[in-house]
Amino acid sequence: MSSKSRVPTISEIAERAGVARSSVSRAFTRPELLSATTVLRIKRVAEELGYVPNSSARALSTGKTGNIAFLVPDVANPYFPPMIRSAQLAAENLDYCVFLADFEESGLKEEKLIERFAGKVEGVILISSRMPEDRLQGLVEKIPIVLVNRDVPGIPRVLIDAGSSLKQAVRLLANQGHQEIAYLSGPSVTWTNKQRQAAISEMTNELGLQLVVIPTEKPSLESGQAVVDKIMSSGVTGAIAFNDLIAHGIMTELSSRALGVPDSFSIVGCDNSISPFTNPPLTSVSNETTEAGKIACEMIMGLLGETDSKNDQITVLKTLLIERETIGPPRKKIINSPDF
Amino acid sequence: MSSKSRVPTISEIAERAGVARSSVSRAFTRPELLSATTVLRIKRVAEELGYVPNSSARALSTGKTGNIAFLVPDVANPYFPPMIRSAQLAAENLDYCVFLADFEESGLKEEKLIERFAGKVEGVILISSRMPEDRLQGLVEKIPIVLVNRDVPGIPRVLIDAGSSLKQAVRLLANQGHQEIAYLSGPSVTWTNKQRQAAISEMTNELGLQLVVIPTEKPSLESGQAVVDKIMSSGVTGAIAFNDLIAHGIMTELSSRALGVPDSFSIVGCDNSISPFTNPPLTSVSNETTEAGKIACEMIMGLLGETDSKNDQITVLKTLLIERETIGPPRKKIINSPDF
DNA sequence: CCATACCCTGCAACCGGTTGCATGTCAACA
DNA sequence: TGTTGACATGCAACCGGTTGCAGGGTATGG
Repeated sequence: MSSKSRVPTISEIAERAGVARSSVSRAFTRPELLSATTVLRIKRVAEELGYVPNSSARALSTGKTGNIAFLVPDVANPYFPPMIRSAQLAAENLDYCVFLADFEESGLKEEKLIERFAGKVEGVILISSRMPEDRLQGLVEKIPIVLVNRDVPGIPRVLIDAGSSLKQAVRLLANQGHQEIAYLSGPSVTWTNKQRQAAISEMTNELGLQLVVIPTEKPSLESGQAVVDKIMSSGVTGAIAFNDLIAHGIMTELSSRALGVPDSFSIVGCDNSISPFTNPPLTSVSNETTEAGKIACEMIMGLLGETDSKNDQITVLKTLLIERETIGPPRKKIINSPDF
Repeated sequence: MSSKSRVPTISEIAERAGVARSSVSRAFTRPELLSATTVLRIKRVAEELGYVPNSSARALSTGKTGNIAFLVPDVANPYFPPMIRSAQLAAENLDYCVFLADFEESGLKEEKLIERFAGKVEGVILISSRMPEDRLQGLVEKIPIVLVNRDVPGIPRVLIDAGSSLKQAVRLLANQGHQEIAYLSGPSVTWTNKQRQAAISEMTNELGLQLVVIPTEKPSLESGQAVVDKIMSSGVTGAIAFNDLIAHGIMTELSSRALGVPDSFSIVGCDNSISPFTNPPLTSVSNETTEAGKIACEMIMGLLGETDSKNDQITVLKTLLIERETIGPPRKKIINSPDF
């Protein structure tokens, strides 16, 4: 004896209302085809019996599931939740439901997930995709796709361009007198990292600063703490980190070595995820992830209306450098760099 | 001309392989019913044609969608993402897909969302549900439900019990000499808040401390900043906040008034969400949200196997007080309280 | 008063799988 | 050699909607 009360089907509604099944269907999907009184009668009966259309059946005959999928590299990374939230809200307003999946920074897993979702969704939003470009190109033939923070020609995408803000950060450091700075890089395969590094590099060149690129294991707090030794031995007096997590890891480690920020070292984060919480508050790049999620969702919805998703829409979102309290003038070098 | 290549159906596979449609179906769902060679032949053809079973059709005839829904009050609240992540991973291992939705702290919206998901999922996990108890009781008749941080008899649930850790925090404050402390309460309707407040209240009574309960607007940074005046005028020398966000808001505001923590004021957070990032590091209560998500997911899966979901499973997760650097001895009162 | 058109509704096929039952084949056993 | 049963496969109904087409009814115009 199942405790789940069975839901009625159109057949039962039809019988009770004395109409054909098709009329019941139309009462819900195309009421303008029926007389007002019939619609009313059907709806009343449906209400009475607690009718809810079966979405699998509807999906089967129409081919529309009313779902989309949202794939992120790491749900727990504070960069993503606001984006997830806004996309989900936007989808919901259009009566779409959204699947969420975490591909754990792995392109392979990402691909597997897409496959699994294939029949269940009408479109997929990929955040910071790790998949090789050719696979993406192949995929887009099969299902509508929108990319966020990944730049593949021919696939609609929204990019958050932290470049100008990071250049501004470099300038700020230069103005304070820094001559040698470091970039703590993020996941090397990502568009985001490449783009950030390129912008910083361009500006240090322009201003004649020395740039040291120091890779990190992961864009996490721990990885930030782990690279402090390398930073110190590199002789730089300031650094820009791929994200806030790394930046804060560095601050923490520095602090445990009795080195204050910005007195002993200047540091800039990115993403403005935890920077409002740190002490001192971290200078960081604020990006409109919320907006990005919303736009990505709107893009995919646009795609669903068209017959051909292969278009080349591209939206670039600007960022803002939020100056807080982690930039100051350079301290004399903390240890002697080899060449002095 | 749609660019989406049509996927083949069992009929096409059947024809190409020279078997009946049912055999194709069985080759994928119950291969032990067919001869090994037939299975092989069918699978080969399927592979060749790029066959993928249509999940709507399958769901329609079996009644199983292979989906569950995960509803949270606020995706962007750092408390939830780890839980979302672990639940999603657990579901995925069992070949389930998970819908995520944000009910924006509203019981009404929560109910609407459940309705929308009704036909699309086999079960629902509700985090910190705001729905009235009787509605939940009604709902559980229709669809398997698991609650997290909500205690409704008859509905399977996992509870994170911060009580003992908070009591320990009160004791710590008492040991340091605090006589009057505040509790900055969270959303009043939630089980979590009631439970936390009750535990603190019990312990202050036991130790003979004075407890002032100060409500906050929302469990956010801003709300924490906003209540500092009230805290100061209440005359307490320390406080426990509903969550880390509130606690950190207070620290920030205190800091902007040149009042240091813990020198001028002692404070304890809860949830261990951003407490590792703050400076000084916030003493907080760590709870196994990751574990909770996983368990909730396992519970719902258990339910799906049974005919009757109305059982009374309950899992209580312990917490841990993480002592960091925001508790110290009381300072003499910062302003005179009225009764001195 | 008849022809035409429009509006409303029903019929039946279809979407793509799943599954109970029937049938056919072949080997084992008496 | 006839009987029995296990095994492999096919047939056809079914899941619950959607939709093209046809037909009946009524209003409109000539």
